[in-house]
Amino acid sequence: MDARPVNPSDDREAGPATLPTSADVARRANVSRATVSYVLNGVTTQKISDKTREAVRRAAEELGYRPNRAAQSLAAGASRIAMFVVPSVHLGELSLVVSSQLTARAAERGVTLIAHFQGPTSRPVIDVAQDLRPRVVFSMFGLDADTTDWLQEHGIPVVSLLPDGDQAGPGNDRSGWLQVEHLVSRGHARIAYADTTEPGLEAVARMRRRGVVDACAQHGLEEPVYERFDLTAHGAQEKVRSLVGAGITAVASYNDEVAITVLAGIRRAGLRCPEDLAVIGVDEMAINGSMEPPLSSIEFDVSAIALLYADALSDILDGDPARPREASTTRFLEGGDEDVMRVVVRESTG
Amino acid sequence: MDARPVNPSDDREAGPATLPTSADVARRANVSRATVSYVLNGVTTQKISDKTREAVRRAAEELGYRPNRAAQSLAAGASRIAMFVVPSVHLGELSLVVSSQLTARAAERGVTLIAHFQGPTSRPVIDVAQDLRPRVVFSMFGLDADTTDWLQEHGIPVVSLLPDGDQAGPGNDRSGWLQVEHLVSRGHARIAYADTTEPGLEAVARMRRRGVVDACAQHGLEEPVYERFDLTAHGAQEKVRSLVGAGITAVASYNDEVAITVLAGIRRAGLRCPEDLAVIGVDEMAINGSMEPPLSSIEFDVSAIALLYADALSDILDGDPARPREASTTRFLEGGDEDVMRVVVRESTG
DNA sequence: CGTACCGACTGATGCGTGTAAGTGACGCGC
DNA sequence: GCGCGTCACTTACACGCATCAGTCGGTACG
Repeated sequence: MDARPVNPSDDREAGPATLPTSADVARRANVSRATVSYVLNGVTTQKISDKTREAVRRAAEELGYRPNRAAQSLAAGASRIAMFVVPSVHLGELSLVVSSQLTARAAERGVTLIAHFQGPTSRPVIDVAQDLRPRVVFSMFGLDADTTDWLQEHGIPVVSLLPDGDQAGPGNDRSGWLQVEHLVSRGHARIAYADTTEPGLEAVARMRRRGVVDACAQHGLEEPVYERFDLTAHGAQEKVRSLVGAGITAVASYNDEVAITVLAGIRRAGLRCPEDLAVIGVDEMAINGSMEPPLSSIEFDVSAIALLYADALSDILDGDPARPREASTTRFLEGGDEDVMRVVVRESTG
Repeated sequence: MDARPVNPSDDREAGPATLPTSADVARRANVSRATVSYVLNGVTTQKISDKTREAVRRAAEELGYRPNRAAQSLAAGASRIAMFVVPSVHLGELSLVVSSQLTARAAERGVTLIAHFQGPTSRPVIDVAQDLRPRVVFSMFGLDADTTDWLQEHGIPVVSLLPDGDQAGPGNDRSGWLQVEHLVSRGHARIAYADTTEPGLEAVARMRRRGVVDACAQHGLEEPVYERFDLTAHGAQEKVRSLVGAGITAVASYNDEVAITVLAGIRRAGLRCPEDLAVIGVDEMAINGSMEPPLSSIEFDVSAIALLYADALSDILDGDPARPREASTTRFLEGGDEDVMRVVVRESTG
């Protein structure tokens, strides 16, 4: 019996339960600790008889053994933690569902996914990464350059759904494209882009706007008029009036919140939607159907997006550890762009 | 020089940077590793001269040394991780801001706060806790009984903002009380409660409803009529008509989303708000001012709530480690109930 | 002058795990 | 009968840190 310090208090008032270690499992199965480790990690370079294998598994099961991740990390020189950086943005349930599903998928691979909220009052990602030494960092949009550089230097791969607004490429947010395509299909030719005024969203906003601008160019329309709406609806009706006065017939909005603000502006200006001005948002909030008029939007297929992340995780875990350089570049999730988001049509776009 | 395996590739293509250890710091400062540890952890039981102290700090600084948390956890027998369980609920920015601020505050105390999203597709809290062995678990609402028990058994304290709906007590969500008090002050006497149909919110919903029911009883009103609205607004106008037909003059809603659905029902029933039916929500979403009519709500003071959590964290970290039993009970954050939320009055309640 | 004490450190050990290297038993060919 | 190769394990070490138990030089005390 080893001399682990034991709570001297009597049994009725048992202290915090001491968790079993692999040594406990080994004792119970009458094997060495190494054997336990080999069996439980499914090491193939080591022959273990089926009896022993079974005995170890049973002992572990009976004891409710869970490896101490800290010790594993220390021994392996790499943690089994993945980090999901959640933007300080209202993204509907997107972050939540993606994170939940990815957490489950990661757990199957023995990786614990933890979420970290980004925001002005929060902790820098680098700081957290230095503590946790995650195996991989997931983000929705690109991380800033300093963070990316640091992670790359330390061989930590980054997986982003989308690059930030400054980077071109096929991975760009297609929401703007879909908005414009839908509006064009409804006969609109003079389109405005309604941006948010909220700080911290610059990268996303730039990217979505870019999609709208590019799509307009593609369809031979003139560059969309740019306007910003703050969510208090302050001045919204004047802005709407001036857009309509300028001949604009449809507005593509940064997101549903902005679109709702535009709707309020239209009503208060005494105008009609969609007759005088059509509006479409992004995010497909649950309440869109309750708007006046009901709001068209772009919906994300959150499960599909979660799967993209999960596949990237598998790639990285299975990846050749001998080429960490290659793996440590940011990778963006493309593939099936069309499938990842779709237009939800309601009265606000006729 | 020790024989740590070194990347044999040449310098131009440096592999992942090897992070400095306390041994590196010790060498650089010409002291032992023990001294480094004492200095950097501010151990008071050990006398260290100011010169040495300074030398160690400088060496650590110059090397950019960060302790390996895994090793720390292993050696200390306790992790420096705290876990924040985020409900799978739209809570506005509440979770986000609280988590961000608490993360920062925890970091000051050397604790890394990680967020974990709860949800049907997610990983059980117990599972994650077994991996991370957090020092403390924060949640918004009470965790389920199994989880609470497991955490308690393992000496992990739980801090909740609010107990779940089944528990009475002063910590209960005051949002319902504030809604009713406001409606009563506007002359309403026949009140209905509009609940959500979304699964997973039962505990919160029960609690908020309870507040409304209790407040009505307190004010001598009859028990509020109970109705559920799903966010598709399906059947909302019929439900609204029947409420008005039954003499109801005001609706307290589970949250703003439900309230917005009720507003849509009122408009589509050809009725007026607030003349025929007043409505108030909870959460104070940014777009409330853009509703038709603008929606009254209950606003949370997120910073104040974040502070409550932070204080609880300090208590626990400073707490007497000799009485872990005591600390491992769930604690609820009360205190300054009035300050934590307030009514935002708009046209929907006159 | 012996020893008790104190300041300022250092050495050694253990935390729980992964894994390279070693060990004994057994079978096989010659 | 002996070397040799498997098989099925076990032993031993390393990971980076905290921390207890020394160590050593200097001073105070009797």
